[in-house]
Amino acid sequence: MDSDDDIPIKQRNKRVISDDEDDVPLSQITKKVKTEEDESFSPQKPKTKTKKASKPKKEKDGTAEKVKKPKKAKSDENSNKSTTKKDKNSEKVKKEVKKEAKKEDSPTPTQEDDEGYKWWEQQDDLDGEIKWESLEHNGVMFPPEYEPLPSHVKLYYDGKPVKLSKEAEEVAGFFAALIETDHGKNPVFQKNFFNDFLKVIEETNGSDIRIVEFEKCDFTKMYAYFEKLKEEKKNLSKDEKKEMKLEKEKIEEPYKTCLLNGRKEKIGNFRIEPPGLFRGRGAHPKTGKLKRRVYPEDVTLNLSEGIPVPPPPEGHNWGDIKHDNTVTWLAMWRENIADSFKYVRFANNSSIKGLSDFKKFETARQLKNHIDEIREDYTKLLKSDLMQDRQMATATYLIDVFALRAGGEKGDDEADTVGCCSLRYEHITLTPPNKVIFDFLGKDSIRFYQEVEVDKQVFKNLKIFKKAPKQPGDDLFDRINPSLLNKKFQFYMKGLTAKVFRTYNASKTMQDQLDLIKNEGTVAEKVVRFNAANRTVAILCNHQRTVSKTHGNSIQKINDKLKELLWQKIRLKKLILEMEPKLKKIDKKYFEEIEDFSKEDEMVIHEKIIERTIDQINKKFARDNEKLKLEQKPLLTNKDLKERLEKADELKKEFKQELKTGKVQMKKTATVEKLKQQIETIENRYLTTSFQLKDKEDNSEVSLGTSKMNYIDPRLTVVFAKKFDVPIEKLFTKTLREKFTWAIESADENWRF
DNA sequence: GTGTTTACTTAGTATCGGCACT
DNA sequence: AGTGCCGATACTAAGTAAACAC
Repeated sequence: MDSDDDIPIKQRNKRVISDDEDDVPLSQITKKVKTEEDESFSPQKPKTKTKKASKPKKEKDGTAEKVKKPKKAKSDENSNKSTTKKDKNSEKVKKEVKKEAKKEDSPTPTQEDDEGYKWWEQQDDLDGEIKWESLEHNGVMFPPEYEPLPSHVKLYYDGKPVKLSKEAEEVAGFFAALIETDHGKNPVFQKNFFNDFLKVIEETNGSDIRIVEFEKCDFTKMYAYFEKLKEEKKNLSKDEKKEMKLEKEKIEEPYKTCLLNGRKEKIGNFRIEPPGLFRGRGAHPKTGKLKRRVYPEDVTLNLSEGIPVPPPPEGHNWGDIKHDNTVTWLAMWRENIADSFKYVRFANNSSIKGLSDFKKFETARQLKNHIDEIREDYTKLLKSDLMQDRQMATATYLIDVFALRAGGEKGDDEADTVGCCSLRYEHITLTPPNKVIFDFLGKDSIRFYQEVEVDKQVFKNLKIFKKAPKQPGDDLFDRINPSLLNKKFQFYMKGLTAKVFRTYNASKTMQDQLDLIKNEGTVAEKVVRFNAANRTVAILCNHQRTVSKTHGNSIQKINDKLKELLWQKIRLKKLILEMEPKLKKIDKKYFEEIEDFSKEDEMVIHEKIIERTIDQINKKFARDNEKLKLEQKPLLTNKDLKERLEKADELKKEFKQELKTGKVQMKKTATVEKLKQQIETIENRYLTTSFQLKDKEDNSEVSLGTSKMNYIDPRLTVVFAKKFDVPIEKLFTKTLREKFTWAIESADENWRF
């Protein structure tokens, strides 16, 4: 009960005192734990280390699986490619088989079919250190130089126009463009901007008036000018826009691709980030600071040795040239806000990114072979009498069960956000017997709020981690950090880190959800169900989005539409009763709902319809006149308009009558049969619409994209598409299809995560 | 261990562009 | 043909994690 060799921490709460009883066999555990000492948290058999560099494809679900022969590419994407491509496909299949036995050197890729290169069919795993054999590119694209504003557009200070140096003017412009946004209105943003603005003024001797107070700065003229520019741009003719686009493409062309191992591959962010004001997320202390312009001198290029270095922009030099083939970036520079690095990298559909993505999912997939043991272990260790082990076990539980991120430490100059290891006292609320409320800001300052029930022992532990003298501001997990956690994880499985749990649990959840879906209904219905499964995962990972400004509106609109459908239906039913009053008795139920619709509601709808009708007539009138004018024919007169509007008046009368009598005017051609038919159509539309509504509301603050892109093994989606006959285009956008081509072409419908 | 440096993934949002509506 | 909306894409911030320095 006293091994004080345990890490000392400021307080003496290191020993876990079971705050209460039933906790029993601490002593017992103690013994066990003792024997294993520091291995206490690792599996008995360190199976890991063994498998390693041994090249032979031993891991069956890894390499072996991925080589699965290419399915005859189904997506239209591929089908519209020339036949030559197909031939190559089948060729590759053959090659494959041979290779399976033992790799044979790949005959250097035939150039022009770069696009068709299928790394996932190759054996020569670019495993490990070396990321490329050869790398050629044309450098990076810089943002255009700053163009001073026309002389009549100025910043005003204390009511007077200010003459600014072009550097200072640029910075003022950055802010001016944002004055109507949340950033522009954020005091921290304003303050940081203003400080940097003053600095630039000082450095460039940039103002003819002494600028002291932010409040006296008037950016509205600049803002208005930018708005005007936007407007003008929008109003350009189609051809002009096209022209500009073409021009832009031409300039970008050389920077969009590179040669990787002799094959053409796309580059992702080939553009150097332009200067601007740093837009930090959440309460970021540095938000609004000036992000300075990057010059070639700041940029390091990375490419093969012995090839020509792309020429730097006129009058400049590259900062440095590297030939490091253990990294995947093509260019790099240092940014001035957090003094961190920025990289130019390959695009998502590149072989390098694809391979790494594939590996990520394979690692996550392997976790299924270890998860039981891991869970057993941490369940036991929740009761360890070593504080550190308890914390390890508890953290692992949270990461596994609630998909928390690792939670590395953060500085004062960053937004105050947390993950598992950095959770603090105030982030959880405990309510016996085992309820926990998590409430904290996670990555991107997205709120994580969950009321959950946890394992009894976890509850106890959290209580202990909060015990006095701990108080708000103190770390819950004061004996551990992500690095420690990850080191432990390595014992179970090579490559296992905290984030792998998120990937694993996300994909596992998706598979389980998909397994529940029955193969029935229309394609649209299946897609909706797929999205529902997707949503489960997104919720697990806490992927949120801010509800769009127009969301409330569009919900309202759909609701109105629903109401109107309902009204139409009831109206038709009334009509039926007009024709066959005795039906009311015979099919009571069918006509019951007629009573449900209140007069008030009816009136509202009547008004809306009339309004809409008038509106339509007016618009049509205007359009017709427009046309006549063009054709130089006599215009329609107000009298014509009045005539047309009579229709609306008639409608008005009709509705009024209806409202009064509760009866609907009969149409001559109607028959009960026809009406019933119409009612059914309306009912169907009602159903679909309300389905859409629900989907929309469910999705309003959940972001499905992030999990689809990063967490759900794409092969699950491919399997679903194949098994359920849903075109993959309905599930993956074009870019996702490109990113996940490896999955689309390698997973057959029996594939399991 | 702790702290720093580097490199890579994950994340929400601003903006673009195409399509369904008038 | 114009417009408004919405999904897709571009952008870059914000994480994780490994390697290295002390």
